[in-house]
Amino acid sequence: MRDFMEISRALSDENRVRALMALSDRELCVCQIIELLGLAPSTVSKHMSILRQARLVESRKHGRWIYYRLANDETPARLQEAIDWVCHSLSNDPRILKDRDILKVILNKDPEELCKLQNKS
Amino acid sequence: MRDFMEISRALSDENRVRALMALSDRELCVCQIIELLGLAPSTVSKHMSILRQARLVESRKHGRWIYYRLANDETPARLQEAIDWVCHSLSNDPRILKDRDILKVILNKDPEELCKLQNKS
DNA sequence: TTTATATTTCGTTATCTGGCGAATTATAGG
DNA sequence: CCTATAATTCGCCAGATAACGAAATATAAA
Repeated sequence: MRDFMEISRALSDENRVRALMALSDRELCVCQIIELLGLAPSTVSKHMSILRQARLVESRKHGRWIYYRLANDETPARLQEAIDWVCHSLSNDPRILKDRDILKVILNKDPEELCKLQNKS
Repeated sequence: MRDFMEISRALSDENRVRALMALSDRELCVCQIIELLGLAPSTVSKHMSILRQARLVESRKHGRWIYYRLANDETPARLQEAIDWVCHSLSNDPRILKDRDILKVILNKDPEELCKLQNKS
């Protein structure tokens, strides 16, 4: 029950769901997720840690950057079922489609420049 | 997105999930759900209205009693997928199994007696 | 070693949520 | 009608949560 509630609570926030959907195609650096959601770095960090705690996403460190990706195929069936439900429900959602467009722009930018701008403000 | 968030928020509370799972085999009167969860009638009523708003459950009125049941088979595929995820994840959960036992006892009681007791306290 | 910087952790604040009891609504039965 | 009662709605309070900025951490580069 605890595991289940951790997942459902993680999915009960729109910004976390948007972050999760953004990861469905590729891994993303934290600064790219920050840019997408338009939230403070500390806020996004908290959101990602909640998603990681629920095991919906995994992270890897590369230098100063941390990349997040969807939980891989070795995850329990229940978890995969949850991820599938989210993806099936929202793959054609207007907000998610818009996020995809925004992501295209973000992915064309230099990650280092993104981070610097975020640090300033 | 709004529909999805309504569902995921509805599933983010343990008592609502327990109520939902209790309905997986049969419809239940509100007073029986109150008895199972051990919460105030007003609290349970609110929980059930949140589940109904998310279309996870439906209700029918019979005299003074209101019966809740799981959303039927005509529901959208996404909704059914959510319900399946919940059921698959929790069908063997200790808390849910215990609820099943408690339900057996509750179902043997006279619903009218249940309600009267709940009104007194 | 010192500085720059990407991310997280911490502390605070405003808002949301779950809980209850009281009041309200709607129906059954006298 | 009038009363009893099953359920909901309302108003309130305590605790949870999401947001931020500042401080801390960790790594790269100078």
